[in-house]
Amino acid sequence: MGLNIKDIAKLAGVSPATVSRVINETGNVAEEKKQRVLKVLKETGYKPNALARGLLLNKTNVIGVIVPDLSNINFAEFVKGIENEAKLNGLGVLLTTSENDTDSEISYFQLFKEKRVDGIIFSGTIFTEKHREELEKADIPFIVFGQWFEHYKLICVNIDNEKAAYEATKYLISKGAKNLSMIMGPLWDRSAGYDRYSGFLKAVVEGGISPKDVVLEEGDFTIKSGYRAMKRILEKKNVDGVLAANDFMALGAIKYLVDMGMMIPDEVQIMGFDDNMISEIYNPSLSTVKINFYEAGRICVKAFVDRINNKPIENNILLPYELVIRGSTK
Amino acid sequence: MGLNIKDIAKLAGVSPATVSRVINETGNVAEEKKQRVLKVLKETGYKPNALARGLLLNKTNVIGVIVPDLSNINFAEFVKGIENEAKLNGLGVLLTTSENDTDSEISYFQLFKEKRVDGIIFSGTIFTEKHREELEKADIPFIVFGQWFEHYKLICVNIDNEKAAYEATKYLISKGAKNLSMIMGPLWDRSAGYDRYSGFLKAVVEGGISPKDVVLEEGDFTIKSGYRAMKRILEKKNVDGVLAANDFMALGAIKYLVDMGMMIPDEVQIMGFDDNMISEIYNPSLSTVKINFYEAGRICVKAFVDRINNKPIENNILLPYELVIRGSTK
DNA sequence: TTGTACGCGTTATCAC
DNA sequence: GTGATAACGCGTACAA
Repeated sequence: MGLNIKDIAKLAGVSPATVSRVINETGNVAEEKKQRVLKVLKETGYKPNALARGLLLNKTNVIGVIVPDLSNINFAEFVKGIENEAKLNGLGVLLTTSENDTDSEISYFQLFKEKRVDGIIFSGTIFTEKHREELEKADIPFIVFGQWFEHYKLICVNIDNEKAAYEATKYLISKGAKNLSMIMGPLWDRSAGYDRYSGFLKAVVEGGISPKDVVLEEGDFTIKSGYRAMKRILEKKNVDGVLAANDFMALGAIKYLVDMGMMIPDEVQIMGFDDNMISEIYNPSLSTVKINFYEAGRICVKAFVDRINNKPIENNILLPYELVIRGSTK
Repeated sequence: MGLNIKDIAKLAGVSPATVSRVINETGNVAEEKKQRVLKVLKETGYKPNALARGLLLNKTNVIGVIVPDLSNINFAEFVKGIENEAKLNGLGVLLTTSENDTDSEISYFQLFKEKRVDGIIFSGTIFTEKHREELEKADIPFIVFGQWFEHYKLICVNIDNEKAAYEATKYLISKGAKNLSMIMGPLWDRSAGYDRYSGFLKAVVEGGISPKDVVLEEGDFTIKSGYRAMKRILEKKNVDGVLAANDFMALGAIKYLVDMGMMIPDEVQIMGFDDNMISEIYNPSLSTVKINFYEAGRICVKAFVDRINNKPIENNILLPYELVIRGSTK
């Protein structure tokens, strides 16, 4: 094992340079020699050493990816989108998962730097000053998914969360919901926390409802926290419309409502965010704001490819979304 | 940007060799010089170029992973397990998805060879002669998950599918099921197809039931195919016990039974394979054979690590499983 | 059109 | 304990 370009050259009776030219289709090579080389290439199954090539060209054709957790189907879809688009562009994917732990994320930046990846796609709930510093030092094209962050060399890919939450809330109101409540995410999470809350409030005010009359409870994006938040809400007020900052919390809320014997959507309408596989098949099925994570992954890779090809590119890329109406709303 | 070991050496007033010794903690270095180097290392945020290192040492600390599809939560969990265990061992994960397409899989072997990964973890439904050839050529430690394949240099990690199906069927019989049927996978899939079918049949015979009296239908592991298979089964006979070769087909079957107004588990008991997240929360919840995919991923990496450390290691590694009894059986 | 020689950044080896 | 040097495999400038 372990043939190198010199071995191939010897076998084909040419110089290593010629073999290289044949492989990379650069420069002219006499047809006859070319065929000889191609024959040897096929027979030996020779593959150039990407390490040596990367060392020389300062380019690895690999992108580093950081996601919080693959157990979450959304991120799994996201990675799938990245992987498929990467394949189309001849890129490899070096995958890491962070559990949203900042220290892990930073250590992955280091790893990616060592491995000399050509770019990094980052998805996490928070982007700190520490992240920014590392990014500054690393000098690697950097794509952030799911957060907005102002930085001249950062590309952000995200949906307009405020607008989406606004529209979802509007929908609830249009279907007769009068006593509204929201199960929010933590507000330090600007996109899924603050922006969605902000859009909710905007629609509330526009609907002629006083912000004092809405019930707000906070969860941590898990099913359990949604269940408990719904409990706290009902203890305060008999609401008839609930917006949850993600589907898991919405599903937890539904479970509590069902446990309490409430009718959905007749007594309470509920709407989530993201569109999980579970949301579709749950009983009742969940109305939600659908974000296409698969497409998001592809768009991130495309943005990266455009970037390294010096194509003009927006620093903030807006992702499409859509309201999906199912059984949990009228 | 782009400091190299020589730059560090100059800044610290030592030779590159000494810097290398400090970084890798190999050989003795005078304490004073060591501190000087560490200081510069910290200040500059220097990270050694893994390409150069890999080129020299012929070792990349990266494992290549091939899975069919990340949309399937099982494989997402599997990859998560791989990733977490890889992290513990200082390994990177180069991830690819194949959609079970043999040509894709082969092309990933090539990719991994170019990238000089230290090992490959492969999960796919089929392992052909073509795979074997490539494997033979590549000479890279190779772990196969979910299939048995006899080859002296192959490590296989899998559950005993026949035994598991046997036990699941026994359970159905013990709970009073008399008219049994199975929604099988394709039989060319030896593990999830043939072996599970074989275990089912063994339990049937042992239960004193004639194989002629059981109804067999085949699906392709999707929810839809399970739905349709259940329809065909009921058209043939009023069964009261169903084993499906995976959870998705079992869920499809349940959906059909519910649509037909059948009572589960009173009229029909049903059991699946794998244990999806959905199986737990579906209504009724699904009894199933639980395979811990996360743990399976970790075990694959451990097997790889043991292998390259020349520890004695089984070529066939048996994974644990357990019967999880929920609402779809008595 | 083709071949020789150098350099990418690192570590192991060998002198000192 | 330390530094100079060779070598890993490749692409390319330059010479032929």
